[in-house]
Order: sequence, then C-alpha cells, then structure tokens
Amino acid sequence: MRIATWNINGVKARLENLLHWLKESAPDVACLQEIKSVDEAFPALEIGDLGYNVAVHGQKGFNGVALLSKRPIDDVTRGLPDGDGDEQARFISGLIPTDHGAMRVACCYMPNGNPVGSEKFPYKLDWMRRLEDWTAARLEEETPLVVAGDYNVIPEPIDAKHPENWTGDALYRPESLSAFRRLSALGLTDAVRSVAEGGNVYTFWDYQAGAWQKNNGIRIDHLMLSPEAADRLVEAGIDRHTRAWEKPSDHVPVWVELS
DNA sequence: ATGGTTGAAACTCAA
Repeated sequence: MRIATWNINGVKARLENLLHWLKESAPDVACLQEIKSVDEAFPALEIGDLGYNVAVHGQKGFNGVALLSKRPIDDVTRGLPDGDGDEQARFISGLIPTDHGAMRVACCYMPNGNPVGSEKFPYKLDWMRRLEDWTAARLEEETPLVVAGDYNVIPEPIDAKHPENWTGDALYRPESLSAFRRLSALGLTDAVRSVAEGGNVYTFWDYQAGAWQKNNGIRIDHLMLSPEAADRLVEAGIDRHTRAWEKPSDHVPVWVELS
C-alpha cells in the first residue's frame, strides 16, 4: 500500500492539482498539510468522488491538516496531547485497516519556528517534544506506525542545495535538528533517506528568487517509520514533477510503498 | 542588497 504526504499550501487554491495527483499517484493514504481551510469548506465531495474517506482538522486561514484514505479511517485523534491553549491545527492521526492488520498514520505540520528570536521558535521545539512523547507512547503498542508530514526540519547538510544559506534559520538550528534526532532515536526510519542516501533529493523549493529553476531546494517533508512499518518498506520517493505544474504548491508529495 | 512569491482574508500576516 502507498502512503503519501503533501504540504498542499491551500487545498481550495490547489484542488485541481490535488485531484489530478490523486488520480495519477493513487495513494491508499494521503496526509495533507497547510490546507488553510475550516472543516466545513474542505472539498470532501470532490475527493470522495475519487474513492477517499476524509478526516479533517482545519482552522480559519492558516495551518490545517487532513487524512485521506481509500480504506476506513478509525480512531481519529485531532491535536497532540498537552496542548494547553494550543489553537493551531497541526496534527491528526487515524487507524487504517490493512491486509496485515491495522496501521496508525499520523499527519503532522510542524511549526516553522521563524523568526528564531520570537516566541515561535520555542513553540516549535515544544511542539516537537510533544510529538516525541506521543510517538514514544504509540511505539509501545507495536502497531505499525507512520509519522508523516512537513517537519520544517532540514535533517542534514545533504538535505539542502546550499546548507550554508540556512545557518541560523529555525529549519536548520541545532535545537531543531536535535529534536528531529531524538524522534529518530526512538527507533524510526527516515524512509526517503534509507533509499536515497546520496542527497540531491528535495521536497520544497521556495516560490521566490527562481529557487525551482535553480534547483535550490531543501528536504523537509518526511515519512518516519516504526520498526513494524519499516519491515514492510518496499520503495520510497517524491513526486518532483508536480512542482513544474501550473499553480504548484511549493512542496511536492513524498511517498512510501509498504508491502 | 532585506529583494523575491503565494494564499487567505482583509487592506496584513505567515510562510
């Protein structure tokens, strides 16, 4: 089965691209971030016509995440625990029945964290700590788990065309990389890294300054697999061609094929 | 050099 993640950057502005991609890529599960929509305005009918069940955790204007699945989505959870007063819609998870038992899929939109001197940076680090706690608890259940989404973290220098340009940025600060490594150290496999160790694999190109034309990209969208999910990893990749479409998102879909 | 672009919603902010 194929599980994909895509920061869509506005689901209503991107609906035509989304439907086209769902038809050609046909993921069994798709995690969407930055839908920038309230639940009631999410285009569930159009997506449902392609055979998908939908679970949405949206908000007005910004953020917002959604799970799409050809199979039912059970036991949906919205938001991370310990979110005292946290109004930002950045997390949704669900239990998906498969031919080999249930699999939990988490769809995450980590905070960007810039500017580093503002309250946004500690919010990012705290959010990542909350995800780490949630993941540690889920791993004890030994159900296959995929923690997918826009991590807003450049894990290593080879994950940027020009890593030197990111020094001091919240996506590349030592504290952010450390939080990502702590999550990995729970026993998660970075699926794309495990099949493309050589770098030059990016998932985001800024709209500005001709970043796409210069291939000035970064790899910040990740699928992290629990041991039970990693055992089933067949293939992983990115749908780079979507960045060249009309009205593209600045991110491209990233996917894994699990047996 | 503080540019450059996009979406949502409101005439600015977040990315």
